[in-house]
Formats: sequence, C-alpha cells, structure tokens
Amino acid sequence: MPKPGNGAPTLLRRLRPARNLTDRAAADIAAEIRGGRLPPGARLPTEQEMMATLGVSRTVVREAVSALRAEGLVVTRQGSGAFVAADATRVPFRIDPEAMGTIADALNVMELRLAIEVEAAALAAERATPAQVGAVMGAHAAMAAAIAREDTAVNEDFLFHRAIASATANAQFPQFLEFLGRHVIPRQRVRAAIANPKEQREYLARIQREHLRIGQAIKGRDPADARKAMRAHLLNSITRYRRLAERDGPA
Amino acid sequence: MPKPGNGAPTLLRRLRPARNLTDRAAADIAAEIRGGRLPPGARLPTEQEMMATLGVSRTVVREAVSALRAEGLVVTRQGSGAFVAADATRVPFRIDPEAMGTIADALNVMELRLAIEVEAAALAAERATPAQVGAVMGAHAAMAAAIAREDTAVNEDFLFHRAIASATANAQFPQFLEFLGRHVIPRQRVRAAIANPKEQREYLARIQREHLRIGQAIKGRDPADARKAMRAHLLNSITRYRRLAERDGPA
DNA sequence: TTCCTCCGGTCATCGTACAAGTTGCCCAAC
DNA sequence: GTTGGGCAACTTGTACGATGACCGGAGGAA
Repeated sequence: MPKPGNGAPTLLRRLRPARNLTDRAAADIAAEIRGGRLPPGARLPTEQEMMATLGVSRTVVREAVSALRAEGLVVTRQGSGAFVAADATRVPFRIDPEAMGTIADALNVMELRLAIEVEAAALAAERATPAQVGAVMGAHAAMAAAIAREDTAVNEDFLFHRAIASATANAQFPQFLEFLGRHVIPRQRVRAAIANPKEQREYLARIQREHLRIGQAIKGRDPADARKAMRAHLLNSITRYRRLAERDGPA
Repeated sequence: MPKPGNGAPTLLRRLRPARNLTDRAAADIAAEIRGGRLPPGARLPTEQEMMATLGVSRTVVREAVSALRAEGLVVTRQGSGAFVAADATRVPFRIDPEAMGTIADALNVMELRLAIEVEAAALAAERATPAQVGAVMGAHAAMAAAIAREDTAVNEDFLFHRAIASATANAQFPQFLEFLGRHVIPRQRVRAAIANPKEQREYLARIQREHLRIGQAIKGRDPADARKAMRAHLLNSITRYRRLAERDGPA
C-alpha cells in the first residue's frame, strides 16, 4: 500500500479537490496577491525565481500563471515580466461550491436571488414586449403541463423565472440569474423530500398560484404588484427550504 | 508577409488584448464547449490531437487547458483525459469589460446594483447589529469630512454602501457589491464632469441627504423605508449618469 | 466466473533549447 | 554634458523530448 487510501470514493475526492502542483502553485501566488503582499501593478517574481521558491519546474509555474491570467488576476508581458493586474475589472464573481456546506450558505444565495428577481419582476412589468409577456405566460402554461403529467417541474419552474429575467430588457438579469441558478442547490432534493404525492400536488399548485399572480402583475403592467408577488413567492420558497432543512437535517 | 502589423502602439494593443497562442487555443476550446459541440461530461480530444488540430505545441495546449480548468469549465484526470465539467457550479459570473462600451451597458450594471442594494438596505434595517449601525453612520460622517476638505469623496461614498451591505448578515451581499463596484464605471469621471465647484458642492450635499435618509431608516429599523430611500438614491444616480452621458456623449 | 497482472494510452512533471520582446547600459557623436 | 543608437542581458512565449503516475481494458490464472 504505497499510498494512504487514495482509492477513496468520489465523495471524498470531491472534498480534497485533487490538488496537483499547478493548483498549489497558483493558490500560493494568488494568496500573495490577495494578501496584499503583491499590490496591484507590482511585478511578480520571474519564472526562474518562482521555480526556485516553489520548488517546481517551469511548466508548473507557467501553467499556474496561465490560470491566474485566465482569472484576470495577472497580466504578462513578453520580455518584461508578469504583473498583478492593475484594475480588477476582469476578476469574476465566484461562489465557491466547497464553501456552500451549510443551510445558511444556501439561504444566503437565495436571498441574493430574491433581491435580483424582485427587481426583475418590476422591470419586466415596465418593459416587457408583448412577445415577452407571452413567453412568461407560456412558461407558466408549460409548468402546468409538466405538473399534469406528474413531473417535478423543476426545469419548467426555472424557465418561468428566466422568462421574467429576460423580459427586463437588461441582459445582466438573465445572465446573473442563470449563474445563481447553478447554486440554488438541490431543488430536486427539496422536492424529492416531499414524499407524499398529495403533499407534492398541493406544493406545486401553490407555486403555480404564486407564479400566476406574478405573471398577471407583469401582464397588467403593475411593477409594484409584480415586486410584491415575486417577493412573496421567493420568501415562501426560502421558508419552505428552511423548514425542510430543519426537518431533515443538513443534506 | 509572416505577420500583419503587430507593431501597434500600446493603446491599440489594449483594444486587441494581446492574443497569444495560449489565449487563442483556450478560446477555441471554450467555444467548442459553450457552443455545445462538447457537451458536459464529454471527453476533450487528447493533448496530441489538440496539438495537431490547433497546430501548436504541447506547452500551449496544456496552458490553455490549465486556464479552462481555472475557469471551472474543464476537469482533467491523470491517465484518463480531460473532460467538460459535468456541473457548472464552478463557472464564475463575469462582466466582460470589453463589452462595456456603451452607456446602456453601464446602466444595465447599475440596475443590477440597484436590485442588490435595495434589498441590502432592507435586510440591514432588519438585522444590523448596533455596531453595524454605527459603522453605517460612521461612514456617513467620514463622507461628510471628505466633502468638508473638498475631496470628491468617491471612496467614502462606496464605503457607505459597503457598510450597509455588510450589515445584512449575509456575506454574499458585500461580496457581490464589491464585484459590481469594480464595474460601476467611472464615478471619478462622472464627478469630474461637474466642473463648476458650486454645482459639485450641491451635488455632494444632495447625495449626503439621500444617504442620511437611508442611514436613519436602517437605524430606525424600518425596512420598507430603507428600501424606498435606497431606491430613490440609486434611481437618482442612474438619472444623473444618464443625463451626464447625454450631455457629454459616450466616454 | 472472478481476480490479478500486464500493457497501451493519457495526463503530470521535468528539463532543454530557441524565438520574441523589453529594458537598461555603454559609448560614440555632437 | 547631452543625445542618440545599438548592443547585451534578461524575461516571457513556444517547441520538443523524456520520464513518472495513473487509468482502463485485454488477457491469463485460479
């Protein structure tokens, strides 16, 4: 047994995210930057120096720097050196999935989503073209159809929300909602937790009522009502999630 | 003619962001993925195949893949291959600074910020600890001091907003606001555009009045009023920016 | 059938070499 | 002394080859 259990199942692999030399080197350099020891505009050590400091080959150093370049943290200039990016406008917004362990983390993301969607609903009520209003109502109908065929309707649910975000005439809203949607965890799991079919039907019917109210506010060009309806809907979602989490424990 | 005019001055270099072989290779592969030709979970071509297809060395291919790995788009497994990430939870949210040319783009980001901050103000009114309320009012005082010494108070302005985001008891709000703050363009430029010192003073005084109303709503634990005050403040900002942009043309 | 071993393929890391670009220094010319 | 050109050293960009670590399947042994 030359190595301590590295045949671990996928689950443990996830927790220790396969840190190879490149990742570690990139993390080390990034720490120097974020820690302020390498201020914006400062020049990084040369590849040779980093090779010596980190004890790795040039390949590893270059791949690490390449990763930081993609991240927007570093810019390189041939013949001159590598520099900490002077303006951080290229550094993206991340939500680390590893740091999303607790229920509180999930609720935090849901609150962010609420903030976005409440405003999106209002903007949609103000600006949606007739076609976009049609898309919202169509998404509502599609979800009804999914429910009718005993589906969990998870995808249709999200599509309804996305239709609203798209109706804001502001591309940032659907893009950011798409991003958050990847983190607003296990809707599947939440719904799966509702074992009782009757309970499941009532749950979906309630969502549909809430959706309908939102859609009608948008169709009726009533931003204030759209805001209120969307807020109520998402607050209910948060409450439902919190209750399920308390009942079943962290998952 | 081996290379078309690449002796462009630094200014032009900025516009065409220094596309070396690695960047181009990474963009090519990323396009395959985002275009759906490489669906999630699919295996990428081997390094050898990509070398042949892209006509570059292995170094370049590896650095490109390293960049995509950092981006969360690809995961590699030694001995097995490189794969399109099955779940996109690591893919971050980006606002491409290159695509932020027009006034409309800037306004879109400001609307996103409005959505976040309106909700943040309400949450702060609900949840802020006494110390956090103190921090908000302290930020307001700091801005007053900056104005008194004829400063543009750009930083103090942002610090006030950040103090509110921090008072939400939800770390996502300050983090996301920090991110957006890097894109909410040239506040410096907007303020610099106000040449007249008297006009400048009135402008800052008005902001301070708006800030004060927000701060008092938070201190008074009135979420609805905090929402209203923050919305009014940021709508004014948007209007001011739009007016300046119309007056001075796109910058 | 089940288990083990082996082997080819693949990524990970290392090392070297050269090309391309930058910077500062030296030195000649004025 | 100042200025300008050009050279030299240094740094990143690209290419290539070699070896190690790891995976997955083929094939053989029990």
